Amino acid sequence: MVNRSLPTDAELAILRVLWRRGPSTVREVHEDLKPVQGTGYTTVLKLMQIMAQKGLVERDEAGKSHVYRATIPEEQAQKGLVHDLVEKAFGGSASRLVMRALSAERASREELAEIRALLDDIEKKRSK
Amino acid sequence: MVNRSLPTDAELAILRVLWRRGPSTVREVHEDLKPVQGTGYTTVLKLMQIMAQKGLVERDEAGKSHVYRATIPEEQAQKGLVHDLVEKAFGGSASRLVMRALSAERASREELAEIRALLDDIEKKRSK
DNA sequence: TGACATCTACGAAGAACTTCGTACATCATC
DNA sequence: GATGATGTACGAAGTTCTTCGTAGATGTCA
Repeated sequence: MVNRSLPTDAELAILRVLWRRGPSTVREVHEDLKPVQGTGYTTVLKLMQIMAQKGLVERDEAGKSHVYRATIPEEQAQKGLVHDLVEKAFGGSASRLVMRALSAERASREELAEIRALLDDIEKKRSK
Repeated sequence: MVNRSLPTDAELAILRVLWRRGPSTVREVHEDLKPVQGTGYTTVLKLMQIMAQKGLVERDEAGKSHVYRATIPEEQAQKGLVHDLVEKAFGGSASRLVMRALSAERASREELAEIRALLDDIEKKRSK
């Protein structure tokens, strides 16, 4: 069964650190987040404990400092968040979200080319 | 100044009704939402009152039943929501969101063609 | 060993969101 | 003008999310 519940904002910020750094201690996550979030150490600790309960992260309790790792890959979480937004704000149409994103946010020439390549890929697969 | 605060989920559901129907009474919105949301009449009323306070909707109090209309266009709200998600989950890269959406959600051949046309458009404007 | 640093556990508070019950106003109509 | 239908106003409760303070365990090292 797929994890249906989406991470909250604060949880997502922590997950992003874990995805980038790999398995990390609370201190490491806090050090990473502090400059931007300005949030306290025990706040991060508490959040990560809750995330462990929810199954968003797993922890290794071997050492003195527990080491946490994300249980879902970044890709899967992004998929869930995108799907949620598509349903809530775009009436289920992913293409409308894509068009809104493309016309509202800046993308470099290289990124546009990458998107084109992906479109090619999708259509090629579909025509097989 | 742009309205920086994003609508909540319940607010967004109401806004979607107003965008689709145009200016509407609480009863009309409730009738529209009831089959799906199953929420009570006074709940919708309260939400719409709060939304009026926040400036998400405006109301005409002329008749017995007040008539509400969305103050921001659908496009602008979608833009804000997409931007928010891009920042929170895609490190600010809209193209990554686009690619994730394209590879995770189904799009018809026509939709893909539409997206291609939009890409053409963007690149044409940029090369001018 | 004692003092200090570092860590986890946990309760609790505050904010935002959602929900609904109740009270009261207004209007039609019999 | 009494009654029932329909409306708004508003307080309050339940939930979730976020935050932090405090307590207590454990490790370090002079």
